[in-house]
Amino acid sequence: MNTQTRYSISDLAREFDITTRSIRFYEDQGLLSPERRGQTRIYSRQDRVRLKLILRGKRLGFSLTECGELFELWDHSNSGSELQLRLMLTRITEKRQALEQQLRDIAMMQQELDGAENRCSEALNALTAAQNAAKATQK
Amino acid sequence: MNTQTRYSISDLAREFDITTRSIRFYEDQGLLSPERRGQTRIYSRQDRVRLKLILRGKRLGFSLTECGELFELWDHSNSGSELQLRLMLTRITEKRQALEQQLRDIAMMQQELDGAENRCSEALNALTAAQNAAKATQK
DNA sequence: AATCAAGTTTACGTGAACGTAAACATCCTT
DNA sequence: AAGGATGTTTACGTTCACGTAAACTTGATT
Repeated sequence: MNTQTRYSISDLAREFDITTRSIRFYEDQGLLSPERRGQTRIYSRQDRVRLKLILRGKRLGFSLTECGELFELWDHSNSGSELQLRLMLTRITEKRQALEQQLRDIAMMQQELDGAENRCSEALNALTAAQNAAKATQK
Repeated sequence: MNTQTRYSISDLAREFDITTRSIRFYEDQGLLSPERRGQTRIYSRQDRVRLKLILRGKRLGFSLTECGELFELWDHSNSGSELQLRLMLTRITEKRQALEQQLRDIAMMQQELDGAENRCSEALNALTAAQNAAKATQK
């Protein structure tokens, strides 16, 4: 079971296949704030989730700053003044629209890949057909 | 109708809301190769499509080098040796898997946004409810 | 006690993707 | 012909996201 509750920096580095340098850098940027036992950083399950979110954001081409904005949305979404909350809702909508644009982009790129794949395997068929023909004549 | 067949560099810059510097930079990186009339660059419809693909790739977090790889897939997908073609098919598969990962990432992030939005509007409801209660007591 | 792995801070280096500025050529208009 | 819009090359500057190296502390192991 996933009963682990605390992680060292190299635990996380290993699990997500990144360097400890990166993890400390994310902390520098204010995206993580693990506990300290003396000098040593100790990461909670929440920290681990944050890290996972950071990496997911990066895979989607978001900058670290944008990831931080998403955390703000997440963290303060049940507090704040009415104006704050309204502002947050519009920002959530913006992010959502960006994601929908990405979905469209992915769909189109998948079509391009389909096209390339088809032409590719057709060319391959043509080649092997030619080879078979050559073999047949050789006999 | 979209009958235009040639574009200046600033035509494209305006249309896609990027600088001419970027367009020339993409050319430096081998992603574009427009005709020349003397010194001046003239972009065809194909060039325009390429540019559109570059920007789409960028929105998906691909580097310019990766965009270039995708163009290779597209351009040479109907020529080359058998080995070349097989290699290309595996690379197409790789790209497709990357896109599928992105789809999963987007789905999860949309869920997070849903959660944030819900908590956000609940907090907002609580606030306005409190305000109404205050008004009522004031009467 | 010694050493060794794992962690730390500090600081400079790096590649990608442009921005910005200078100095110049071309063409069109007035 | 003088100016302005649009284009060009060349080259140095900048931001982001780390990499790399040095010099140090701390805790566990032999």
